Amino acid sequence: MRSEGRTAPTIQNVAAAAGVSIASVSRVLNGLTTNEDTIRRVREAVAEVGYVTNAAAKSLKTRQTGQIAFAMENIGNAAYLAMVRAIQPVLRAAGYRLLLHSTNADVDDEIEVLRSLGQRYVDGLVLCPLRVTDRHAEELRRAQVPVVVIGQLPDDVPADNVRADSRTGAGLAVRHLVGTGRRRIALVDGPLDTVPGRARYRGYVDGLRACGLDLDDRLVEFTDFEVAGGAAAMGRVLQRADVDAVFAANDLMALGAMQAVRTVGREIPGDVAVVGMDDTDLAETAWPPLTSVSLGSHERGRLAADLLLQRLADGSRPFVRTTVPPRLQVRASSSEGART
Amino acid sequence: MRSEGRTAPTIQNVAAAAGVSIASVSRVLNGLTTNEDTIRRVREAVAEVGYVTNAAAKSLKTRQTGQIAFAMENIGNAAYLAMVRAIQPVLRAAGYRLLLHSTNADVDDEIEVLRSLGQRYVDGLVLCPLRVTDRHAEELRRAQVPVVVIGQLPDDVPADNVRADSRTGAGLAVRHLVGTGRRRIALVDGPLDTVPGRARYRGYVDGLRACGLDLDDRLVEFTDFEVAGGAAAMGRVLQRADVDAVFAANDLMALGAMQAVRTVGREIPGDVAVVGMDDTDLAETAWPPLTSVSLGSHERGRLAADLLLQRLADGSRPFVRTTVPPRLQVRASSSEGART
DNA sequence: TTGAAAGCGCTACCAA
DNA sequence: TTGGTAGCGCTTTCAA
Repeated sequence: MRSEGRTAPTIQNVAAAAGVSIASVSRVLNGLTTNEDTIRRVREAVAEVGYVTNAAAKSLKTRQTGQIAFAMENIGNAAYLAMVRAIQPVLRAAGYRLLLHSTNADVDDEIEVLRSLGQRYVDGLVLCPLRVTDRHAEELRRAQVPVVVIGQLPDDVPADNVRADSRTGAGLAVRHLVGTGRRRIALVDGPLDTVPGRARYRGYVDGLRACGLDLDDRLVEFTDFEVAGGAAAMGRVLQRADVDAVFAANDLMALGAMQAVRTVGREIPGDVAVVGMDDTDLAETAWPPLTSVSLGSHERGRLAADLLLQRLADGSRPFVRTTVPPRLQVRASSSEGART
Repeated sequence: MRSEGRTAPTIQNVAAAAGVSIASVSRVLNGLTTNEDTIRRVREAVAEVGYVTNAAAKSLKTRQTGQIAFAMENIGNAAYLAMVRAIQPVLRAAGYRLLLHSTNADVDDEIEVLRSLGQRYVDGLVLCPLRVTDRHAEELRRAQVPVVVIGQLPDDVPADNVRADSRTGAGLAVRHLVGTGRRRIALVDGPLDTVPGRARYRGYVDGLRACGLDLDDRLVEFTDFEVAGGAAAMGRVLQRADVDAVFAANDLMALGAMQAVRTVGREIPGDVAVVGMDDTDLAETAWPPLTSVSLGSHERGRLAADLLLQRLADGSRPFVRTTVPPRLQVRASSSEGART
């Protein structure tokens, strides 16, 4: 803006107004030892000309931006929201500003972010990829700032890594449902070619097997991790099979599944029990409140932020891999007597 | 990262590897007319040394970043999510990357963002302030990049402005409730010292008056625009007064209010009708689906993005102010016969 | 304590 | 078409 004319005041203008050198202005601005009088004059000059530091120039020199980015695939997924809530205060306390970027599950965009955002717009990056391609690995290797990946990462990629164990988590869900008397348990999963989609499918199969149940393909649907997709997928399952429970691979799809169950006039949890995953805010506010497998989103976010700060402080520390265990949060959507 | 040693390759390294001048490298990188052979050699050299542009240096020169920021008060509010979904594709099509920042309703942080983020980290800013203080106005005046404000803005502030009309919207909610037979309508509002909080309170009063109803202070509670706050506030109202409906000033608080209603064993909408505001995804997935006043979040986001792009193209265009009208979206939470 | 000046990596002007 | 080079605004030596 500032249509034509009126260019931004620089440190030169401040120096001129204060009658000191630009070096002195810089020192005052950065809180280095200076004469009281100089400090006062510089401060006045800053206010007078309306000076504000040029971030590009500063970071070109200092190689720091004071910013960290968190890139996720879909900002509408409350699981990421929990991470943001955990990451932000940690980074903020350390003096960093958190910038968010939603890639809309676009791999190219994710790579773009790795390349260019990690290229001096920010001091570090927390990345939540849905799948890790060779290009991800390549960019990760040549990234110029520390990157912490929340998700599965190949062993040879030089980055700190925080993992969930959604396979075990999916197993927990199935066992819980079987344990409360359900036998025909549907699965509404995300795409099989994403890391979480695949892991949850496996966990579902593990769970059935552990309970002595057979896998029935007609009870399984893959869709896109969204509410509408979950509703459509569950609708298809209900049309072709008799079910008494559904495990949805995230809370969004679980909400969709609940809609689908109601659409065919069946009750939750009386006729069909529903279990989601991620244990987001949505689970608590759903009606009936949704049983959900917590994958420790908040905890993973906090860990990621801690790891990033540590690496920012010491770039030579060995790379860390941590896994946060899942935990089942039982609510009314899966307990027989819970209807009010 | 890149622990010790190994500094980022620069344009110099590429030039050396390609056996050309840095000027030629720059030209190839920016797609300016160049010899075929030079182009090839530079491309190879880029790949060889693993070069990636230093964004700080580039934008120091060009005064452009290719980035735009959207700053909101709470990323957990789905109303902002709708805006993001509208803004992102517009900016993306124009070649900009969208960066999000959640200020957590912290005025200082908001000012900080205006000052420094708008100070060469991004080419433009879309800001959603909960309240506009003198400091906001001051920073807006001296901002070095175009800012579009979604929300109420004083007339003398030089920025494009997209507004909702939540006062009228709140009135719509009240009329709808009265029109469907409700008479003791509670209000669960946000803080009275925020622009939306105040506007919605006024609209509520307008609505009651227009329907010939008296304002009863015992039916009104102010809280924080969050689910838990909404639940607590509604709990207080239910304890001291008899109500047959509640208008909550956003969907989050409406969800909380629904919880509170159920906690005291009353039914929705049979005993108590509930109307929210913002018409977010939550309204649709709630049970029963939540009647909500749409404030045109998506539309406002799209308009803001358009205005920003226009100003980026022509800084001298006069400042624009647009208002998006509210619209009532009726769902089961407020219609008598809707229980399934 | 202060000022002069080098230089971060890049673009764009000018001359060849 | 190409290379040399000034300079974007800042920080940080080095001398004074």
